[in-house]
Amino acid sequence: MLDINLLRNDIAAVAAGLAKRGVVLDTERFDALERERKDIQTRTQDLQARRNALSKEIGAIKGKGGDAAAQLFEVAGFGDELKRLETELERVQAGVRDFLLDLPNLTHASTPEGGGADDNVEVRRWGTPRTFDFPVRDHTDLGEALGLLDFATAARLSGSRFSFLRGGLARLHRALAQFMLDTHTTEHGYTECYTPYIVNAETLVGTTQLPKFETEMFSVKKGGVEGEGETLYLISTSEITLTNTVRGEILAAEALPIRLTAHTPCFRSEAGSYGKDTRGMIRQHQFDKVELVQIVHPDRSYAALEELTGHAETILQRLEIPYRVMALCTRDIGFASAKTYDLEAWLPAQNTYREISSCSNCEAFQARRMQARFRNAQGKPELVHTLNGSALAVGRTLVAVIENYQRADGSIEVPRVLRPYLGGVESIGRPA
RNA sequence: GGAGAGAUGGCCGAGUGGUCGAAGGCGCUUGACUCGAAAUCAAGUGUACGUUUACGCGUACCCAGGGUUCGAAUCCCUGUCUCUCCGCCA
Repeated sequence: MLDINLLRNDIAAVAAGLAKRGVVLDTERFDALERERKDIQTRTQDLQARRNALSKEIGAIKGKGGDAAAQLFEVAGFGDELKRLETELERVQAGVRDFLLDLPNLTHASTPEGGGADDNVEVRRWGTPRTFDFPVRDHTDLGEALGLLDFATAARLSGSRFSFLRGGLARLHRALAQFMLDTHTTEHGYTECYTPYIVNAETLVGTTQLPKFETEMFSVKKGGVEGEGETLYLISTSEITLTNTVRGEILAAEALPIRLTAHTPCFRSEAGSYGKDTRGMIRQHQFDKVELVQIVHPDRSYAALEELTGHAETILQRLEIPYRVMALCTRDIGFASAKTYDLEAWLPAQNTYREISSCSNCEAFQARRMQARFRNAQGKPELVHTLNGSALAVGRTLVAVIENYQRADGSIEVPRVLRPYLGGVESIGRPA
């Protein structure tokens, strides 16, 4: 959520900032909402003040055994009007809030301007794609030939966009997640967390999945509950649960930075993406991800973004998978983010780099929705900055490993850093 | 799933219809005392919003949401969470 004072004081600047995203700010509507809010709020508060004063008088008079008929008469005179105004005020304040909840974050000055994914800027590249002396196969071919990746079974169980892993690939998948977690906790200073996978609506408002992106979410209801129970949602990323740990908190300055990581499944309905990446494990309704979240002092958030991105890069480097770092442009960047780096891993079968991680600085955008603050040097509550990044998406990392480490015979070499997690196994072939 | 007890400021805890944003204590901040520290004494110490050049003033908030009332931390209803006992369960 943007700072409402920014819109009040310099709405032209906000409009210009949002225009870089291709978002048109309805300044007239905002002004109208604010005028109405201000008018109703002052009138309501004046009447409340009068009522409170009269009630105090009534109390004092009755305490002495006097007659407060005059005061009671005056209160009765505007009681209905006050009730009406209070209801109106609630409505118009909700209107202002809804308006704000609908606006994306302003992008940082260093975020490149652009009209779409083609305008994302490559920041750096690591590694050299391997050359193959045999025809390259994609992970679907390789995995199904090994009998370890089974989309048919997944479809029977659940439908399209799910996968079923067996044997060596299931184990490799687990090894990847563990390797990532171990690296972040022992080398990068993150605290490992185990979090709920099902959350309430308020939590999703904090990290901006609601109200605007409900169609991306899977929702559930408790069984055995008569009538309409509260709707709960499956997390689409553990950014949700990790970041919301500080919702409503006023943290001590010394508590910052907070660095959290978790390995969780993520559930996305991906509405609107029909037809994209229908083959393979790239785009699934359910996938695992190791997430990094940092809650930091506002002065430190851009330094933290570089560090966090580096933490994600470390994983790809240790796995020896070539990748590039992209600075997302203003039209491609996420709703809550001011600046985002995507990590794209090399996929030989697609002969291109594909997104495997997204690292964002949301500045105070999520913190304002969550009312997550710390005590600054003046002792006053101030909004924290929040960052998050995948490090990495486990399913896509598995895809990258399968494709980059494939051999002519269809077996998969196990990356060196993962071998300890697989009991020293050096390759995954067709089970005997 | 059954029975009961709770939820008040950073923490403990008082408050069952009126001058209560909330006693008292602890903690914290500042000042006094001291060479310094401790102890002691004094003052201060929530958040959001509105309004104001400013000092300030006003409104809301005592788990959440409704209700009763001129007036609710206090009474009523619903929900959430916590604790105790029983049952069930991975």
